[in-house]
Amino acid sequence: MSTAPAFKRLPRAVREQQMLDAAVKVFSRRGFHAASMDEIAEDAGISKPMVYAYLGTKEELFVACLHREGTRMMQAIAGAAAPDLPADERLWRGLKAFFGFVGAHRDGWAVLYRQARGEQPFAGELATMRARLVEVVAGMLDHALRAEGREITAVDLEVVAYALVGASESLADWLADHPEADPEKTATRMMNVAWLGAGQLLHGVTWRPPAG
Amino acid sequence: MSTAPAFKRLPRAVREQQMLDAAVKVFSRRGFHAASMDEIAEDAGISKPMVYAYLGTKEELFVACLHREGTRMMQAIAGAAAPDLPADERLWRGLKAFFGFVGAHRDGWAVLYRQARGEQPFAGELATMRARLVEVVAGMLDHALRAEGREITAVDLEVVAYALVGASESLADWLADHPEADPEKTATRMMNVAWLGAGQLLHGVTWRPPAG
DNA sequence: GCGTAACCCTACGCACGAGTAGGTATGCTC
DNA sequence: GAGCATACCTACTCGTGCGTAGGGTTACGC
Repeated sequence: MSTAPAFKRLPRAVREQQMLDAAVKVFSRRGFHAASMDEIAEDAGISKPMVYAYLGTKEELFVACLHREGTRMMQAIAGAAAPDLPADERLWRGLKAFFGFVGAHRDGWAVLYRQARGEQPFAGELATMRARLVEVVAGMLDHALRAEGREITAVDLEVVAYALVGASESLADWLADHPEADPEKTATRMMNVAWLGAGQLLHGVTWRPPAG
Repeated sequence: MSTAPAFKRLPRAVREQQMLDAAVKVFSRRGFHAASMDEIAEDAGISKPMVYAYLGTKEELFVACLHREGTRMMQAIAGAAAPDLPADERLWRGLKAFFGFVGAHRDGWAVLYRQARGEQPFAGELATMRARLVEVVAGMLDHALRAEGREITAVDLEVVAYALVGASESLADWLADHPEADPEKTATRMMNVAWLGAGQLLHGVTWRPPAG
């Protein structure tokens, strides 16, 4: 007869999720480097070696966080923007889903994301995700273009898509820093800038630099 | 007669610039945390205590880098976008100056900038700079609006400005990662998205979410 | 009921890098 | 050429936090 342990033995899958929850929380609050594995372990209600046993080193743990949250976000967007809708409708729904997700995870995703931009080890992971987003947006624009019998070079298409994704990311940052702001209203504003701009381009209106 | 020292005695102002040059280089390559003061000192051709004596702690050094580079950038933009020009001309010149600057400092500014977004201690410094930019852009749009006898809420104005600045920042990131890309061409593309979009808004065209 | 695998812990080693103590050489002023 | 400020160095201290060694306990199959 030993004293009843204060902790519960839980299956691996459950603990892993708890650890990831804790890691997202701590990484967000402190930043990648200032976060300590001890704090993450404590927050998860577990001891440090368990974290190493299940999720590996600190870097691997961070990538795991990024991956889980990123996948969730992509699913939220993909689920909202059905591919058979017209382009503007898809863009609108995608934006709404995106800002809705960020709004619901202000302290989680957005901050994790900011971290990842800086540290080289994670830039790749992030670039992959962004590339997927850009591809989706570019595909959307291209589809709308072809429907009008128009063409545009692949690079131009990519850059426009990149600008739109970038603008959205920045507004997401802004949203994360403004707890009082409404995600849907932010999405509307983004749609205004993005669609009216992209819409003009789609109709063949282009801006040209003044001569000289 | 002592052996001639390998180093030269230089006035403080000169050494400080050398140190900042080295710091920008090392911070960019390694990231804030992975960069060591030893490496920065070595790269500057000086010993560590000199860095501490002149520029202070690691954080202070980083802020000094950010400040110098940021000031240079703001000057480049301000010098290009004279306030008496029409709004579209100002925006175009500002964008050209901005992307020109980033293109000329690909490894310096852009990476430094990315670092600062993540680490809390520097977020403030960065936010200040961004706020100045947003203010300038918002003022530009507001001016153009009033010239047409139109009005818009301050928040909407700020968010649109924020989106434009954000999109530009993202394209700057893209530019930094694509050594072959042409800064002016990138500025043109940004102008297309920004101005056609903003231009529509300025003419009273707005996008509204579908009902339901 | 008994072996074995899965969970889980306490306690440490150890490297790394920020920041400092204390001292030396050089040039400038009068 | 004595005095003084400035430029500069070598060689440490010391905290912090990643990652691990080694061992205990509970559940589950058979």
